[in-house]
Amino acid sequence: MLPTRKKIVVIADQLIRNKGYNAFSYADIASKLNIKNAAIHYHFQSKAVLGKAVISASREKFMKNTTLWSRYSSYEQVALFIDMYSNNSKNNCICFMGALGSSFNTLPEEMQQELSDAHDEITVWLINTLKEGKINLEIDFAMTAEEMSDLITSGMLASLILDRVSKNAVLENVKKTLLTEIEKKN
Amino acid sequence: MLPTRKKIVVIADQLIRNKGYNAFSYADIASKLNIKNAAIHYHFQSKAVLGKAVISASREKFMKNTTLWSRYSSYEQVALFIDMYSNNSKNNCICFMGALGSSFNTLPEEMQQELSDAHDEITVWLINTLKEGKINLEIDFAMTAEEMSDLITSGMLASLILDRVSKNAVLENVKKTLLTEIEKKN
DNA sequence: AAATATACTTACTTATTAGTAAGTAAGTGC
DNA sequence: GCACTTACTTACTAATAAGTAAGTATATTT
Repeated sequence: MLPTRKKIVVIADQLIRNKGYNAFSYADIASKLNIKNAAIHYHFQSKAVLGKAVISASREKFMKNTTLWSRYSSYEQVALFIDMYSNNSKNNCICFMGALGSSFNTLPEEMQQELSDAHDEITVWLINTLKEGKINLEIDFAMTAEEMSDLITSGMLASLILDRVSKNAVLENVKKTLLTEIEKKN
Repeated sequence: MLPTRKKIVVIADQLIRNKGYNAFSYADIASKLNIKNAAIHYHFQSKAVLGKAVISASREKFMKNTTLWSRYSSYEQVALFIDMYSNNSKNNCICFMGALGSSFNTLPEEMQQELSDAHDEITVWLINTLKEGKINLEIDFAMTAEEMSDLITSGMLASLILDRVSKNAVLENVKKTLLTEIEKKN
């Protein structure tokens, strides 16, 4: 049983990734938790503060994950990273970067900054993991690690979106392709 | 000088791709055109009808483009397709598929259908162009045409989004990588 | 037992939203 | 010159948004 404050963040996160930041309201959260609108304002002064907390929670979860993954091979770490995206689609959600990034221009400044920081964090980790994998001969790819990182994050972000639009298995196709791209070819 | 009806579609299109469907209002359009709110309702019964018209206009533009491109080589056609995405970033816009797909669950049903149809249209064209290119030996890639198509559309959709979030040149990286992926290797 | 903090509810405000009904002014057809 | 259409405006409604001020019940501290 989570404290209300954390429950609010969890539900806001699901709403953002399901409907988008500009399509959910305090009323959506309140009704799901059987509390009143104003109770959310007790925990979060404004929607911007709540939005920032949602991004922060995602960052913390990502950092915990990467720590847990560190005992695996570089290839497996990247595969787990890709699986993290796939898991979103089970809850009919896209990733927070796609949900918030697509509305970037409408976000309050504090959320924009937190989102950019989150992107940096993810990118730094992925580039380092790819570089390490290449050095350890666990991974191979025919481009720079920066380019491979952008290809992976872009591919996964968008295929979650397109999987809702299309009847085709875009997510599966992209996932398979990206894993093949980093596989060792002998 | 466009008729008002077309001006409304053009401005709605820019607003959708800049702010998202749920973040723009009739007031935004009205103020830019120096007309009243209700004048938009004269041309479009509802926001859903306007939204659908915006997608239809994009579909028509795409079909016109592909017709114009047909005299070029397959490789050049795909390169022009990729450039079409890049051009969006000049107006601080993302592509309509990214802007609307990320809010897919909140869209009225008629818009969802039109968006899915648009995705089919784009995908069919791109798969065929890739297949033709492979047969004509103008293009080469190490996966199925369906997979390459999904990789290209996903990569371009997301890198437009991430270019706003990140200080890195995600769009340039992905664009370069994708073009390299379809280049003939000898 | 009194004071204080925590976690809310009740009741409200102000702003904005899509949408509508009725009216108008300028043209077009006959 | 009269009917009708086109392209609006004026003035409005009902719903929903985020946010606030004041009050309340329960637990904790002193």
